[in-house]
Amino acid sequence: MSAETDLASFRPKSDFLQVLKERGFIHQVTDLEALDEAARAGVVTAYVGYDCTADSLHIGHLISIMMLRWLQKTGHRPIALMGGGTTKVGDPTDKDQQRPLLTDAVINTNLASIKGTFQKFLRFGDGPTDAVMVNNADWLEQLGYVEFLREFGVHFTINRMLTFDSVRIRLEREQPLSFLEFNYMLMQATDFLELNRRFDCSLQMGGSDQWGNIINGVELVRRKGGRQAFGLTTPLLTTSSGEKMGKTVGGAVWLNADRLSPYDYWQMWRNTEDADVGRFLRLFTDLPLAEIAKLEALAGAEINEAKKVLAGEATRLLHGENEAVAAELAARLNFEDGRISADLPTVTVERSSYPHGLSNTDLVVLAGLAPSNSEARRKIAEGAVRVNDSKVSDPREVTPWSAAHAELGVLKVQLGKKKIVLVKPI
RNA sequence: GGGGGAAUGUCCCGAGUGGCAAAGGGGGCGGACUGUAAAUCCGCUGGCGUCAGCCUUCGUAGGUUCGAGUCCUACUUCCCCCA
Repeated sequence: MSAETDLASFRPKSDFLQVLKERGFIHQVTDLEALDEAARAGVVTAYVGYDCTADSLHIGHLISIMMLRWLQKTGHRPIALMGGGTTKVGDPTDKDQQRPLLTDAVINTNLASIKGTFQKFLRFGDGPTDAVMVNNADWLEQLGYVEFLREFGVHFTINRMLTFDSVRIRLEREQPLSFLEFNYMLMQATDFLELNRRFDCSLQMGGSDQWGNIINGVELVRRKGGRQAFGLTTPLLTTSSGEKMGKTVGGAVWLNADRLSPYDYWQMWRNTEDADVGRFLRLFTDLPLAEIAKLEALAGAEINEAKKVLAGEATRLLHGENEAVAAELAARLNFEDGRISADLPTVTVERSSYPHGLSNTDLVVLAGLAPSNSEARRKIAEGAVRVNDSKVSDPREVTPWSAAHAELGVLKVQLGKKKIVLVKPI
Protein backbone atom coordinates (compact mmCIF):
# COMPACT_ATOMS: atom_id res chain seq x y z
CA MET A 1 0.00 0.00 0.00
CA SER A 2 1.17 3.45 -0.75
CA ALA A 3 1.46 5.93 2.04
CA GLU A 4 1.48 9.00 -0.14
CA THR A 5 -1.97 10.02 0.92
CA ASP A 6 -1.52 9.91 4.66
CA LEU A 7 2.12 10.91 4.85
CA ALA A 8 1.38 14.59 5.34
CA SER A 9 -0.77 14.02 8.41
CA PHE A 10 1.31 11.20 9.83
CA ARG A 11 3.10 11.94 13.09
CA PRO A 12 6.08 9.62 13.39
CA LYS A 13 6.97 8.42 16.85
CA SER A 14 10.40 7.21 15.86
CA ASP A 15 13.31 9.58 15.38
CA PHE A 16 14.18 7.86 12.15
CA LEU A 17 10.92 8.48 10.35
CA GLN A 18 10.55 11.87 11.94
CA VAL A 19 13.84 13.00 10.44
CA LEU A 20 13.18 11.41 7.08
CA LYS A 21 9.76 12.96 6.89
CA GLU A 22 10.69 16.49 7.87
CA ARG A 23 13.75 16.54 5.63
CA GLY A 24 11.83 15.39 2.60
CA PHE A 25 13.25 11.92 2.01
CA ILE A 26 10.02 9.99 1.84
CA HIS A 27 8.08 9.33 -1.32
CA GLN A 28 6.37 6.04 -0.63
CA VAL A 29 6.36 3.59 2.27
CA THR A 30 4.79 0.16 2.42
CA ASP A 31 3.48 0.32 5.97
CA LEU A 32 4.22 3.60 7.62
CA GLU A 33 2.80 2.86 11.05
CA ALA A 34 4.30 -0.57 11.48
CA LEU A 35 7.68 0.65 10.34
CA ASP A 36 7.45 3.58 12.70
CA GLU A 37 6.66 1.26 15.56
CA ALA A 38 9.55 -1.04 14.67
CA ALA A 39 11.94 1.91 14.53
CA ARG A 40 10.65 3.20 17.86
CA ALA A 41 10.87 -0.16 19.61
CA GLY A 42 14.37 -1.18 18.61
CA VAL A 43 17.17 -1.25 16.12
CA VAL A 44 16.09 -1.56 12.53
CA THR A 45 18.46 -2.93 9.94
CA ALA A 46 17.91 -1.42 6.50
CA TYR A 47 19.68 -1.61 3.19
CA VAL A 48 20.08 0.13 -0.11
CA GLY A 49 21.49 -1.64 -3.14
CA TYR A 50 24.06 -0.12 -5.49
CA ASP A 51 25.02 -1.53 -8.84
CA CYS A 52 28.64 -1.49 -9.95
CA THR A 53 28.19 -0.22 -13.47
CA ALA A 54 30.77 2.54 -13.14
CA ASP A 55 33.85 3.12 -11.03
CA SER A 56 32.19 5.95 -9.15
CA LEU A 57 28.77 6.66 -7.77
CA HIS A 58 27.11 9.87 -8.84
CA ILE A 59 24.87 12.46 -7.32
CA GLY A 60 21.78 10.38 -7.99
CA HIS A 61 23.01 7.94 -5.38
CA LEU A 62 23.67 10.60 -2.81
CA ILE A 63 20.12 10.95 -1.59
CA SER A 64 19.98 7.31 -0.53
CA ILE A 65 23.41 7.52 1.05
CA MET A 66 22.22 10.45 3.15
CA MET A 67 19.24 8.37 4.12
CA LEU A 68 21.50 5.56 5.35
CA ARG A 69 23.45 8.20 7.24
CA TRP A 70 20.35 9.40 9.05
CA LEU A 71 19.34 5.81 9.70
CA GLN A 72 22.59 5.31 11.55
CA LYS A 73 22.43 8.66 13.31
CA THR A 74 19.01 7.81 14.65
CA GLY A 75 20.23 4.55 16.14
CA HIS A 76 19.80 1.92 13.48
CA ARG A 77 21.99 -0.25 11.32
CA PRO A 78 22.66 0.50 7.64
CA ILE A 79 23.72 -2.05 5.07
CA ALA A 80 25.28 -0.95 1.81
CA LEU A 81 24.60 -3.75 -0.62
CA MET A 82 26.99 -3.86 -3.52
CA GLY A 83 25.46 -5.42 -6.59
CA GLY A 84 28.42 -7.49 -7.70
CA GLY A 85 25.99 -10.18 -8.80
CA THR A 86 23.05 -8.16 -10.05
CA THR A 87 25.29 -5.92 -12.12
CA LYS A 88 25.99 -8.94 -14.28
CA VAL A 89 22.33 -8.93 -15.25
CA GLY A 90 21.52 -5.25 -15.46
CA ASP A 91 18.51 -3.38 -14.17
CA PRO A 92 16.16 -2.73 -17.10
CA THR A 93 14.71 0.31 -15.38
CA ASP A 94 14.05 3.16 -17.71
CA LYS A 95 16.70 2.25 -20.24
CA ASP A 96 15.70 1.59 -23.80
CA GLN A 97 18.48 -0.82 -24.38
CA GLN A 98 20.23 -3.48 -22.50
CA ARG A 99 23.49 -2.21 -21.21
CA PRO A 100 26.64 -3.97 -22.36
CA LEU A 101 27.47 -6.91 -20.17
CA LEU A 102 30.34 -6.17 -17.86
CA THR A 103 33.09 -8.61 -17.08
CA ASP A 104 33.90 -9.81 -13.58
CA ALA A 105 37.12 -7.87 -13.63
CA VAL A 106 35.42 -4.58 -14.45
CA ILE A 107 32.71 -5.14 -11.89
CA ASN A 108 35.22 -5.89 -9.17
CA THR A 109 37.30 -2.85 -10.03
CA ASN A 110 34.20 -0.68 -9.93
CA LEU A 111 33.13 -2.15 -6.65
CA ALA A 112 36.48 -1.47 -5.03
CA SER A 113 36.45 2.08 -6.35
CA ILE A 114 32.97 2.80 -4.99
CA LYS A 115 33.59 1.47 -1.48
CA GLY A 116 35.41 4.53 -0.26
CA THR A 117 32.43 6.79 -0.76
CA PHE A 118 30.40 4.97 1.86
CA GLN A 119 33.16 5.27 4.41
CA LYS A 120 32.79 9.04 4.19
CA PHE A 121 29.15 8.95 5.18
CA LEU A 122 28.79 5.89 7.41
CA ARG A 123 30.59 4.41 10.39
CA PHE A 124 31.53 0.81 9.70
CA GLY A 125 32.38 -1.80 12.30
CA ASP A 126 31.04 -4.67 14.38
CA GLY A 127 28.82 -2.76 16.80
CA PRO A 128 25.04 -3.10 16.80
CA THR A 129 24.48 0.02 14.73
CA ASP A 130 27.71 -0.05 12.76
CA ALA A 131 27.32 -0.12 9.01
CA VAL A 132 27.93 -3.26 7.04
CA MET A 133 28.88 -3.67 3.42
CA VAL A 134 28.01 -6.85 1.57
CA ASN A 135 28.18 -8.06 -2.01
CA ASN A 136 25.28 -9.97 -3.47
CA ALA A 137 27.62 -11.92 -5.70
CA ASP A 138 28.35 -13.88 -2.51
CA TRP A 139 25.00 -15.60 -2.64
CA LEU A 140 23.64 -15.06 -6.14
CA GLU A 141 26.55 -16.81 -7.79
CA GLN A 142 26.09 -19.90 -5.67
CA LEU A 143 22.61 -20.50 -6.99
CA GLY A 144 22.05 -23.05 -9.69
CA TYR A 145 19.48 -22.24 -12.34
CA VAL A 146 17.01 -24.98 -11.50
CA GLU A 147 17.43 -24.32 -7.82
CA PHE A 148 16.82 -20.62 -8.39
CA LEU A 149 13.65 -21.31 -10.34
CA ARG A 150 12.27 -23.71 -7.74
CA GLU A 151 13.21 -21.63 -4.72
CA PHE A 152 12.18 -18.21 -6.00
CA GLY A 153 10.63 -18.52 -9.43
CA VAL A 154 7.47 -20.12 -8.06
CA HIS A 155 6.66 -16.95 -6.15
CA PHE A 156 6.56 -14.66 -9.17
CA THR A 157 3.87 -14.58 -11.80
CA ILE A 158 4.59 -13.28 -15.26
CA ASN A 159 1.23 -11.55 -15.17
CA ARG A 160 2.35 -9.41 -12.28
CA MET A 161 5.87 -8.82 -13.52
CA LEU A 162 4.51 -7.38 -16.72
CA THR A 163 2.71 -4.68 -14.79
CA PHE A 164 5.82 -3.25 -13.14
CA ASP A 165 7.02 0.01 -14.58
CA SER A 166 10.49 -1.19 -15.40
CA VAL A 167 9.04 -3.85 -17.66
CA ARG A 168 5.88 -2.14 -18.79
CA ILE A 169 7.59 1.02 -20.00
CA ARG A 170 10.06 -0.95 -22.05
CA LEU A 171 7.27 -2.93 -23.66
CA GLU A 172 5.13 0.13 -24.27
CA ARG A 173 7.98 1.88 -25.98
CA GLU A 174 8.36 -1.17 -28.18
CA GLN A 175 11.91 -1.67 -27.03
CA PRO A 176 13.29 -5.13 -26.54
CA LEU A 177 13.56 -6.57 -23.07
CA SER A 178 15.78 -9.60 -22.86
CA PHE A 179 15.01 -12.55 -20.68
CA LEU A 180 18.23 -11.82 -18.85
CA GLU A 181 17.02 -8.41 -17.75
CA PHE A 182 13.60 -9.77 -17.00
CA ASN A 183 15.23 -11.77 -14.22
CA TYR A 184 16.69 -8.74 -12.51
CA MET A 185 13.72 -8.12 -10.27
CA LEU A 186 13.76 -11.67 -9.03
CA MET A 187 17.39 -11.35 -8.14
CA GLN A 188 16.87 -8.12 -6.30
CA ALA A 189 14.00 -9.70 -4.40
CA THR A 190 16.20 -12.56 -3.33
CA ASP A 191 18.71 -10.05 -2.02
CA PHE A 192 16.18 -8.75 0.43
CA LEU A 193 15.31 -12.27 1.57
CA GLU A 194 18.97 -13.12 1.99
CA LEU A 195 19.69 -10.00 4.01
CA ASN A 196 16.58 -10.64 6.07
CA ARG A 197 17.92 -14.07 6.94
CA ARG A 198 21.53 -13.08 7.47
CA PHE A 199 21.18 -9.74 9.20
CA ASP A 200 17.56 -9.60 10.27
CA CYS A 201 17.27 -6.77 7.75
CA SER A 202 13.68 -5.57 7.58
CA LEU A 203 13.74 -2.49 5.37
CA GLN A 204 14.83 -1.82 1.82
CA MET A 205 15.14 1.76 0.66
CA GLY A 206 15.85 3.25 -2.73
CA GLY A 207 14.81 5.73 -5.38
CA SER A 208 11.22 5.92 -6.51
CA ASP A 209 12.12 4.02 -9.67
CA GLN A 210 12.94 1.07 -7.45
CA TRP A 211 9.47 0.82 -5.93
CA GLY A 212 8.48 -2.21 -7.99
CA ASN A 213 11.67 -4.06 -7.23
CA ILE A 214 11.38 -3.24 -3.56
CA ILE A 215 7.80 -4.45 -3.35
CA ASN A 216 8.83 -7.74 -4.88
CA GLY A 217 11.42 -8.16 -2.16
CA VAL A 218 8.99 -7.30 0.59
CA GLU A 219 6.54 -9.86 -0.70
CA LEU A 220 9.14 -12.53 -1.20
CA VAL A 221 10.30 -12.13 2.38
CA ARG A 222 6.73 -12.54 3.55
CA ARG A 223 6.07 -15.59 1.41
CA LYS A 224 9.23 -17.29 2.51
CA GLY A 225 8.22 -16.74 6.12
CA GLY A 226 10.66 -14.06 7.10
CA ARG A 227 9.95 -11.33 9.62
CA GLN A 228 7.90 -8.38 8.48
CA ALA A 229 9.68 -6.41 5.81
CA PHE A 230 9.20 -2.84 4.69
CA GLY A 231 9.99 -0.74 1.67
CA LEU A 232 10.60 2.98 1.44
CA THR A 233 11.43 5.13 -1.56
CA THR A 234 12.72 8.66 -2.00
CA PRO A 235 11.37 11.18 -4.46
CA LEU A 236 13.05 11.49 -7.83
CA LEU A 237 15.68 14.15 -7.61
CA THR A 238 15.08 16.95 -10.07
CA THR A 239 15.67 20.67 -10.07
CA SER A 240 12.82 23.09 -9.71
CA SER A 241 12.90 23.82 -13.41
CA GLY A 242 12.18 20.17 -13.97
CA GLU A 243 15.56 18.97 -15.03
CA LYS A 244 17.29 15.91 -13.92
CA MET A 245 19.92 16.95 -11.49
CA GLY A 246 23.55 16.51 -12.14
CA LYS A 247 25.58 18.11 -14.79
CA THR A 248 28.89 19.89 -14.75
CA VAL A 249 31.73 20.53 -17.10
CA GLY A 250 32.19 16.88 -17.89
CA GLY A 251 28.57 15.80 -17.64
CA ALA A 252 27.68 13.59 -14.71
CA VAL A 253 28.28 14.67 -11.14
CA TRP A 254 30.60 11.96 -9.89
CA LEU A 255 31.32 11.40 -6.25
CA ASN A 256 34.89 10.16 -6.67
CA ALA A 257 37.39 13.00 -6.57
CA ASP A 258 39.37 11.63 -9.49
CA ARG A 259 36.26 11.84 -11.67
CA LEU A 260 35.07 15.22 -10.47
CA SER A 261 37.32 17.52 -8.51
CA PRO A 262 36.18 18.90 -5.14
CA TYR A 263 36.32 22.34 -6.73
CA ASP A 264 33.84 21.33 -9.45
CA TYR A 265 31.71 19.52 -6.91
CA TRP A 266 31.55 22.65 -4.80
CA GLN A 267 30.69 24.69 -7.89
CA MET A 268 27.87 22.34 -8.79
CA TRP A 269 26.20 23.04 -5.45
CA ARG A 270 27.03 26.72 -5.59
CA ASN A 271 25.05 26.95 -8.83
CA THR A 272 21.90 25.50 -7.35
CA GLU A 273 18.72 27.21 -8.48
CA ASP A 274 17.24 29.58 -5.92
CA ALA A 275 14.11 27.52 -5.56
CA ASP A 276 16.06 24.39 -4.67
CA VAL A 277 18.29 25.72 -1.93
CA GLY A 278 16.08 24.79 1.01
CA ARG A 279 15.20 21.38 -0.29
CA PHE A 280 18.82 20.53 -1.04
CA LEU A 281 20.01 21.79 2.34
CA ARG A 282 17.55 19.42 3.99
CA LEU A 283 18.48 16.46 1.84
CA PHE A 284 22.20 16.87 1.43
CA THR A 285 23.48 18.43 4.64
CA ASP A 286 23.25 17.62 8.34
CA LEU A 287 22.38 21.18 9.30
CA PRO A 288 19.53 21.57 11.81
CA LEU A 289 16.21 22.48 10.28
CA ALA A 290 16.01 25.76 12.16
CA GLU A 291 19.23 26.92 10.59
CA ILE A 292 18.10 25.80 7.16
CA ALA A 293 14.88 27.74 7.58
CA LYS A 294 16.89 30.91 8.17
CA LEU A 295 19.08 30.33 5.14
CA GLU A 296 16.12 29.51 2.99
CA ALA A 297 14.42 32.74 3.96
CA LEU A 298 17.17 34.88 2.45
CA ALA A 299 15.80 36.85 -0.44
CA GLY A 300 17.22 38.05 -3.73
CA ALA A 301 20.97 37.99 -4.12
CA GLU A 302 21.33 37.17 -0.42
CA ILE A 303 20.41 33.61 -1.11
CA ASN A 304 23.86 33.22 -2.59
CA GLU A 305 25.09 33.00 0.99
CA ALA A 306 22.83 30.01 1.50
CA LYS A 307 24.22 28.42 -1.63
CA LYS A 308 27.74 28.79 -0.29
CA VAL A 309 26.70 27.08 2.91
CA LEU A 310 25.11 24.29 0.92
CA ALA A 311 28.20 23.89 -1.24
CA GLY A 312 30.49 23.96 1.77
CA GLU A 313 28.52 21.44 3.80
CA ALA A 314 27.96 19.04 0.93
CA THR A 315 31.60 19.17 -0.12
CA ARG A 316 32.76 18.70 3.45
CA LEU A 317 30.69 15.55 3.84
CA LEU A 318 32.07 13.96 0.69
CA HIS A 319 35.60 15.28 0.39
CA GLY A 320 36.43 16.49 3.88
CA GLU A 321 37.00 19.79 5.60
CA ASN A 322 40.25 20.71 3.85
CA GLU A 323 38.93 20.21 0.37
CA ALA A 324 35.76 22.12 1.14
CA VAL A 325 37.68 25.08 2.46
CA ALA A 326 40.07 25.03 -0.47
CA ALA A 327 37.22 24.89 -2.98
CA GLU A 328 35.49 27.80 -1.36
CA LEU A 329 38.68 29.82 -1.20
CA ALA A 330 39.46 29.14 -4.85
CA ALA A 331 35.98 30.23 -5.79
CA ARG A 332 36.20 33.40 -3.77
CA LEU A 333 39.60 34.34 -5.13
CA ASN A 334 38.42 33.75 -8.65
CA PHE A 335 34.88 35.06 -8.70
CA GLU A 336 34.93 37.71 -6.03
CA ASP A 337 38.52 38.95 -6.06
CA GLY A 338 39.41 38.27 -9.68
CA ARG A 339 42.54 36.41 -8.67
CA ILE A 340 43.93 32.99 -9.32
CA SER A 341 44.15 29.96 -7.08
CA ALA A 342 46.24 26.82 -7.34
CA ASP A 343 43.20 24.82 -6.27
CA LEU A 344 41.51 25.30 -9.61
CA PRO A 345 41.39 22.20 -11.80
CA THR A 346 44.81 21.78 -13.38
CA VAL A 347 46.18 19.80 -16.29
CA THR A 348 49.88 19.29 -16.89
CA VAL A 349 51.57 19.52 -20.25
CA GLU A 350 55.05 18.41 -21.33
CA ARG A 351 56.85 21.61 -22.07
CA SER A 352 59.20 19.78 -24.44
CA SER A 353 56.31 18.68 -26.65
CA TYR A 354 55.40 22.29 -27.29
CA PRO A 355 58.65 24.24 -27.17
CA HIS A 356 57.13 27.49 -28.39
CA GLY A 357 54.03 27.42 -26.26
CA LEU A 358 50.47 26.50 -27.05
CA SER A 359 48.01 27.81 -29.61
CA ASN A 360 44.67 28.94 -28.34
CA THR A 361 43.08 25.88 -29.92
CA ASP A 362 45.55 23.57 -28.21
CA LEU A 363 44.99 25.25 -24.89
CA VAL A 364 41.25 24.75 -25.00
CA VAL A 365 41.52 21.12 -26.03
CA LEU A 366 44.29 20.22 -23.63
CA ALA A 367 42.40 21.86 -20.81
CA GLY A 368 39.53 19.53 -21.58
CA LEU A 369 37.18 22.41 -22.32
CA ALA A 370 36.41 21.13 -25.82
CA PRO A 371 36.48 17.57 -27.19
CA SER A 372 37.97 18.47 -30.59
CA ASN A 373 39.91 21.15 -32.39
CA SER A 374 36.82 22.08 -34.37
CA GLU A 375 34.84 22.60 -31.22
CA ALA A 376 37.66 24.64 -29.71
CA ARG A 377 37.83 26.87 -32.78
CA ARG A 378 34.09 27.33 -32.63
CA LYS A 379 34.24 28.38 -29.00
CA ILE A 380 37.02 30.83 -29.78
CA ALA A 381 34.99 32.28 -32.65
CA GLU A 382 32.07 32.70 -30.28
CA GLY A 383 34.25 34.82 -28.05
CA ALA A 384 33.87 32.36 -25.20
CA VAL A 385 37.54 31.76 -24.50
CA ARG A 386 39.90 33.71 -22.31
CA VAL A 387 43.58 33.00 -21.85
CA ASN A 388 45.19 34.65 -18.86
CA ASP A 389 42.05 36.75 -18.47
CA SER A 390 42.01 38.29 -21.91
CA LYS A 391 39.58 37.29 -24.58
CA VAL A 392 41.15 35.56 -27.58
CA SER A 393 39.90 35.53 -31.14
CA ASP A 394 42.62 33.87 -33.22
CA PRO A 395 42.64 30.07 -32.89
CA ARG A 396 46.23 29.91 -34.11
CA GLU A 397 47.73 32.56 -31.90
CA VAL A 398 50.40 31.00 -29.70
CA THR A 399 50.83 31.83 -26.04
CA PRO A 400 54.48 31.35 -25.03
CA TRP A 401 55.40 29.66 -21.77
CA SER A 402 56.90 32.91 -20.63
CA ALA A 403 53.35 34.18 -20.22
CA ALA A 404 52.76 31.74 -17.37
CA HIS A 405 51.71 33.13 -14.01
CA ALA A 406 54.76 34.27 -12.08
CA GLU A 407 54.10 32.42 -8.83
CA LEU A 408 52.08 29.41 -9.91
CA GLY A 409 53.76 28.83 -13.27
CA VAL A 410 50.48 28.17 -15.06
CA LEU A 411 48.43 29.45 -17.95
CA LYS A 412 44.82 30.21 -17.11
CA VAL A 413 42.27 29.05 -19.65
CA GLN A 414 38.67 30.05 -19.25
CA LEU A 415 35.60 28.98 -21.18
CA GLY A 416 32.53 31.01 -20.55
CA LYS A 417 32.11 32.58 -17.17
CA LYS A 418 32.60 29.60 -14.96
CA LYS A 419 34.83 26.98 -16.45
CA ILE A 420 38.43 27.59 -15.60
CA VAL A 421 41.36 25.24 -16.01
CA LEU A 422 44.99 25.85 -15.27
CA VAL A 423 47.55 24.49 -17.73
CA LYS A 424 50.81 23.71 -16.03
CA PRO A 425 53.98 23.01 -18.02
CA ILE A 426 56.35 20.39 -16.65
C1' G B 1 3.00 -19.02 -43.68
C1' G B 2 0.91 -14.37 -46.60
C1' G B 3 0.51 -8.87 -46.99
C1' G B 4 1.83 -3.84 -45.36
C1' G B 5 4.91 -0.40 -42.61
C1' A B 6 9.37 1.32 -39.82
C1' A B 7 14.96 2.01 -38.83
C1' U B 8 18.00 9.39 -40.12
C1' G B 9 23.26 13.51 -37.61
C1' U B 10 25.50 7.44 -31.80
C1' C B 11 21.81 12.45 -26.30
C1' C B 12 16.51 12.26 -27.75
C1' C B 13 12.34 13.30 -31.09
C1' G B 14 11.86 14.10 -36.17
C1' A B 15 11.41 16.34 -41.77
C1' G B 16 13.67 14.41 -45.91
C1' U B 17 10.17 13.25 -52.56
C1' G B 18 18.45 11.70 -57.02
C1' G B 19 22.62 17.08 -55.98
C1' C B 20 22.69 16.76 -48.55
C1' A B 21 26.99 17.71 -43.87
C1' A B 22 21.04 16.60 -44.51
C1' A B 23 14.73 21.04 -42.37
C1' G B 24 12.63 21.65 -37.46
C1' G B 25 12.22 20.77 -32.23
C1' G B 26 14.10 19.23 -27.34
C1' G B 27 18.62 18.88 -24.77
C1' G B 28 23.56 20.78 -24.42
C1' C B 29 27.18 24.76 -24.98
C1' G B 30 28.27 30.04 -25.67
C1' G B 31 26.66 35.44 -25.65
C1' A B 32 23.35 39.49 -23.64
C1' C B 33 20.60 40.59 -19.06
C1' U B 34 21.51 39.28 -13.65
C1' G B 35 23.19 37.53 -8.21
C1' U B 36 28.41 32.20 -10.36
C1' A B 37 20.19 31.77 -9.86
C1' A B 38 15.57 31.39 -12.73
C1' A B 39 12.90 33.41 -16.83
C1' U B 40 13.71 35.86 -21.57
C1' C B 41 16.29 37.11 -26.18
C1' C B 42 20.46 35.91 -29.67
C1' G B 43 24.26 32.47 -31.65
C1' C B 44 26.57 27.58 -32.04
C1' U B 45 25.87 22.26 -31.97
C1' G B 46 30.23 15.54 -37.28
C1' G B 47 35.90 15.24 -37.76
C1' C B 48 40.70 17.13 -39.91
C1' G B 49 42.55 21.72 -41.76
C1' U B 50 48.31 25.77 -44.17
C1' C B 51 40.66 27.83 -44.47
C1' A B 52 41.39 26.43 -50.26
C1' G B 53 39.46 22.25 -49.20
C1' C B 54 39.56 17.10 -47.56
C1' C B 55 37.33 12.95 -44.79
C1' U B 56 33.25 10.26 -42.29
C1' U B 57 27.81 9.96 -41.41
C1' C B 58 21.02 8.27 -42.65
C1' G B 59 19.88 -0.37 -39.66
C1' U B 60 23.78 -4.09 -42.46
C1' A B 61 25.83 -5.77 -47.19
C1' G B 62 25.81 -5.35 -52.30
C1' G B 63 23.88 -2.92 -56.98
C1' U B 64 21.96 1.07 -60.59
C1' U B 65 23.71 6.24 -61.52
C1' C B 66 28.20 11.52 -63.21
C1' G B 67 25.94 11.62 -58.37
C1' A B 68 22.05 7.64 -53.40
C1' G B 69 19.38 9.18 -46.88
C1' U B 70 16.38 9.17 -51.32
C1' C B 71 15.93 3.92 -56.65
C1' C B 72 16.92 -1.85 -56.90
C1' U B 73 18.39 -6.72 -54.33
C1' A B 74 19.43 -9.53 -50.03
C1' C B 75 19.86 -9.56 -44.80
C1' U B 76 18.88 -7.88 -39.46
C1' U B 77 15.52 -5.87 -35.83
C1' C B 78 10.73 -3.85 -34.60
C1' C B 79 5.37 -2.73 -35.50
C1' C B 80 0.47 -3.70 -37.87
C1' C B 81 -3.10 -6.75 -40.68
C1' C B 82 -4.60 -11.67 -42.69
C1' A B 83 -3.85 -17.02 -41.59
